[in-house]
Amino acid sequence: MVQPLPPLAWFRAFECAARHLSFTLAAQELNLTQSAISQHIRSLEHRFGCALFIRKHRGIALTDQGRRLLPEVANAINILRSASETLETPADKRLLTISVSTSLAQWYLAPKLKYFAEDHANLGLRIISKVWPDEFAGSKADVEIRFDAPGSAEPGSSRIGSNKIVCVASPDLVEQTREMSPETIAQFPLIQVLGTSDSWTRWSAVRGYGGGLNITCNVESHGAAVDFARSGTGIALTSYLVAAPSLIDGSLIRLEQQDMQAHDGYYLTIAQNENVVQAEAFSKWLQAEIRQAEIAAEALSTG
Amino acid sequence: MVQPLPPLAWFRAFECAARHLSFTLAAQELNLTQSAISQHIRSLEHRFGCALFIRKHRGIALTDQGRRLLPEVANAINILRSASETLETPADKRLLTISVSTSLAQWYLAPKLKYFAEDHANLGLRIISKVWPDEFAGSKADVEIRFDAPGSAEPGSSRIGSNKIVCVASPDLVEQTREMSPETIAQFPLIQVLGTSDSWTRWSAVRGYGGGLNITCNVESHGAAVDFARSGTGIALTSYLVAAPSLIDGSLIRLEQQDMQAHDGYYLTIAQNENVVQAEAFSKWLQAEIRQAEIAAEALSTG
DNA sequence: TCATTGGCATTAGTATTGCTAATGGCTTGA
DNA sequence: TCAAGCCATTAGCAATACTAATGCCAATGA
Repeated sequence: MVQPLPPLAWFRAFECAARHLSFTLAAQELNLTQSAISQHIRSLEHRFGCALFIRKHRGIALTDQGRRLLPEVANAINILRSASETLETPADKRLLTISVSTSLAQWYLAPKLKYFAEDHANLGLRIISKVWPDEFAGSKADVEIRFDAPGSAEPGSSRIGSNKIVCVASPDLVEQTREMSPETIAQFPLIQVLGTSDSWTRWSAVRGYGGGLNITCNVESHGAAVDFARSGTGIALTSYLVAAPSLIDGSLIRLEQQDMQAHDGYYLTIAQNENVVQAEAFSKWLQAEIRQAEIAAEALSTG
Repeated sequence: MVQPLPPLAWFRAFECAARHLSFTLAAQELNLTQSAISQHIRSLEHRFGCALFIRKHRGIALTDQGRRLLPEVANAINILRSASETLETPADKRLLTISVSTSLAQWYLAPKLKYFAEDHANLGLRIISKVWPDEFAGSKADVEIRFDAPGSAEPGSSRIGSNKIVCVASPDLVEQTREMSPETIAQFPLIQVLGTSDSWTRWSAVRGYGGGLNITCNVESHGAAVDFARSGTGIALTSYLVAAPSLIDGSLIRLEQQDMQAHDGYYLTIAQNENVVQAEAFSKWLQAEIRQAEIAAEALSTG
C-alpha cells in the first residue's frame, strides 16, 4: 500500500524556511502568511513524528533530521520546478487554429471573437473559414466546426447548438408579425440552402403542405441564407443558431411559432494536442455564446 | 515571484497513470477513485496548458509533453518518498522519557497512563519519578514536570493545572461536610508540605487567623500529603490538582469553599528533539486529564 | 526597569480543494 | 444487440489551506 506523501506545499514551506532560517521570510517568498508557514511546518513534523526545526526566540535552527531532509527536498522541488517550466509554453507563443464553417465565422466569430481574444490576450488565433465539409480534410486545425450530416461527423466530435430549423424573413418583406400559414409562406420568394436535407421539400412534408414552392435563390450556406434574407431577397429556411443574432437585432423575424428539428448540424472536434486546453476554452466560449444567443432570440419570440 | 507548483497529488496521479497507462489502475494503486485521478490529470493539463495524455477508448497514451515530463516527475517523487521513509522513525522503536514529580506520577500516571499508552501502542514510555526540583538537572528527559517556584522554572516551561491550594481531609476524620472555620481547622492535626511557600503559615495570613497551628506531620510532596490525609492522619494543605482524584472518589473532602492561590506549581518542559511530537502529545493528554479531574472535583464541591 | 520590537504559536472562521458517488458517453467484443 | 470496460463530468460533502487576529516570549534600547 502506498503511503501518501505530504503535500508539496509543506515541503516547499520547509525548504524555504530552512533556506532563510525564518518562517516570516519564507512566508514573504511564497506569498503566504507566517501563520500558514508555521502550520505547514508543524504538520510536516507531525507527519514525520520528529522536529525539523528548533524554535528559538527570533529565529529557528534546523535539527539533525531537518538537516538530513533539506537537500533531498530542495533537489526534488528543483526538479519539479524545472520540469514545470520546461513544459509550460509561453502563452504569447501559442497559436490556436480554428477551422470553422463560414456561417459561424460570419455570424459569431466576426462580431464576437474579440471578446474571447480579450480574455486570452496572449493567445494567437488563426481562423480558417470553409463551406463544404470535405474542405476540412487534412487541415490540422486545433478546433474544427463543420456543417455535416450526423453519420458523417468525425469520431469524437460533438454537435453544437439547439438543432432547430426556422423560417425567417426581413420584416420589410413580409410586412406583418403574425404567424404565417405554410400556404402564405409558399407565395413568397424562397431561399434554399444547398447541401443539406433540411430543405423546403422536407419543410413541406413536415408541415403537410402539398402545393408549389417558389425557390428563387439557392445558397451554399446557412450564413449566406441569413445574409440574403436580411436584404429582403426572400424567406429563408435556415439554422436557428445562425439566425439567432439577426432575430435578436430585429433584422429578421420568425414566421412560424413551430420549428423543425434539424437533421444536419454543426459538429465540433478538438484535436488532442498541446493546444487542447486552449481549444477547450474556445469551444466552451463559443458554445456559451451560441446558447446565449438562442436563449435571447427565444425570449424575443415569446415576449 | 515564485510560481506555485501544482499539488504533489496531481504529479503522483500523473506518474502513476503514466506508468500503468490507465486511470483506473492508477486509482487502485493510490487508493483513490478513477474520478479523482481523472480530475487530477485534467487539472495538471490545465495548469501546464497542454495535454499530457491522449485519451483512447479503453486506455490512454502519453503525448510528447507527457513523455518528457514523466521521468522528471518520477524522479522527484522517488526522492521525496525515499527522504520521507528515511526520516520516519518506526514508532515501535521510539522511547519517550518522562521525568515527573512523584505526586503526579502517583496520582495521575500510575492510575491513568495505561490509557495514553493504549492510544500510542507502539511508543515506549519510561517514567522517572523525582521529588526535589534539583533532581531533574541533567536528566535528558523528553518531558519534565517538576514542582518549582515561578522564578526558578526552566526557560520555555509552562505551568500546568489551576494553581489552587485547598484544605482537605478524610471524611472519617472530620465527621462533617459543613464548611469549617479556620479556628476549627486549626484544632486538628495538620499535615505540612515541605519545600514550598504555600504553607500553613501563609494560609493563616490569607485567612486572617492569628492562633496556633497543630502541625504534626511534615511530608516532602503534595502527593504524600494526599496519601496521609486519605489515611486520616490529619488535614492537608495541598495542591488542588493533586487532590482532585481523591476528591472525586470521596476519599477526601474539602473543608473550605474558598481556595488559596498557589505560589509554587508544576512546570512542564518539552525537550526540542526527535521526540517532540510524541512529547507534545503526552503533554496535551496529561493536561487534559488534569483539567478534567479538576472540573469533576469542582462539580462535586458545588453540586 | 520597563516599553518596544520581532518572530513563532495558536485559534477561529471562511474559502477552496479533494474526493466519492453516480451517471453519461463511447468503443469493442461476444 | 447488448454487456463490459474505461475515461469524463457533475453535485455534494468532508477535509484542508489560508488569513486575520492575538498571545507569548526573549532580546534590545531608552
